[in-house]
This record gives sequence, structure tokens and C-alpha cells, in this order.
Amino acid sequence: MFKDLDPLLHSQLRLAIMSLLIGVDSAEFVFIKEKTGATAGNLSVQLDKLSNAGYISVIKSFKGKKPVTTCSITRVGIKAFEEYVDSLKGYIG
Amino acid sequence: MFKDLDPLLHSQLRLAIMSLLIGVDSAEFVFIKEKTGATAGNLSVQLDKLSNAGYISVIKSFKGKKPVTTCSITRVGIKAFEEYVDSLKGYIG
DNA sequence: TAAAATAGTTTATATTATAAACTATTTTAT
DNA sequence: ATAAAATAGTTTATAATATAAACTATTTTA
Repeated sequence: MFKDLDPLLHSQLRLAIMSLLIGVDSAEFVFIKEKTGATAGNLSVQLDKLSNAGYISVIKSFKGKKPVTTCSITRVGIKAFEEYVDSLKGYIG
Repeated sequence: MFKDLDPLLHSQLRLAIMSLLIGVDSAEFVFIKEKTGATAGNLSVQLDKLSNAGYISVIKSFKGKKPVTTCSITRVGIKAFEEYVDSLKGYIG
């Protein structure tokens, strides 16, 4: 009935990040920041957590002279997201 | 796109409690404890929070000689739950 | 009548989310 | 040329949260 909800995904900001990333090939830090309305600090921390869990991959590069952080969801992340959504349905019908 | 998720409902145990209560007239402490698998302490705290928010009503009485805590969802609680579910859909499609 | 069970509450702890403060660099304005 | 502001983040401090352990009070059972 009430399956455990992956605590890494049961967080407003991290869920928003994953929700964004599941629909695109990749997205940049600034883009995610704008879409989610998160502060840079909070976003940085949450991206790290998702990255450490293997749910997203994070690549740092340069666009001209500016640093760019590019994120994409991994296969593991997609599976975790799908399982989370499935578990959630046990709660919200 | 990403509406704020009511932090009172965005909690595994409180969401499970609300999910249970939305389907019934009322439910007793022990019943909720069994269905959710929560410890009594945790359940007590979370019921208090939902009660203080006006999402549920809690009535204490006796069944024979044993104390009984009976909970039911309020109109306010139903609305909050529905809004939460609606907001959540912006995240999980 | 001592031990265990029932029905909870209170309190302490560990985790978490979050923003404030910070670093490093680049662009713009004077 | 250089001071001020903007960009792109990271690190750290704090406040909120979830959770279980410890506790109270009563009743049932051995």
C-alpha cells in the first residue's frame, strides 16, 4: 500500500530538477536555476546529491570564457524517478 | 510549472495519514499506526501537526477502559490534499 | 501481585533543506 | 586603466524536520 518513497527524490527541488531533466537531453545550471526558481547555493547542493547518487551526470566546461555546468539524467536516475512516481501513486490514488 | 508543494503534506508519513483518512469516515490511532507502519511516537507527532493545521480533527475518548484517539479529515484537509496532488502533477506529469 | 501489554506523549538526536556568505572570473562603466 | 557590477557557481551556517528512544499512565494477564 504505502511503499517507501525514495528520500532523495521526495524533495521539492530535487524532484523539480529530475522532472526537468527527464524531458530533455541535458540542461545547464543557469537554466535549471531559472526554471526551478532555486537559489544557486541550494541548487548546487542538490545537484551534488543527485550526482553522488548516480541519478544525474554533471559535466563542467566553458562556453567562451564562462564556466558552464551541464546536467543530464542517467539510466539509474530515470529508473529511480519512475519507481518514485509509481510508489507515490499508492498515496495519491 | 513547479508550484510549491505544501510542506505539511510533502512528508511520507503525513501523506500516508491523509491518504488513509480521505478514504474513510474516521480512523483510530492504532489502525493508522498499523496501516502506515509508523512508530507510535512519530505518529503522535505527525497527527498533532496535521491537527494544528486544521487538516484533521482528533477526538480522544474511551473504548471500555482503553483510551482511543479517533481521527478524521476536515474539509480544509481535503482541499489541501487535493491541491497538493494537483501541484504534484506538475512534477510527475 | 509482579510482569507484560496497551495507548499513547514527550524529548533528544540525527538528517535535511535552505539561504547567506564566499570565491573566482568576466564584463561594463567611468 | 580601474572600480563596480554581473556571472557562475561553492562552501558553510542555521533553522526546520523527521524519527525513534525514552517515558507516563493504565489495564490485562500470568
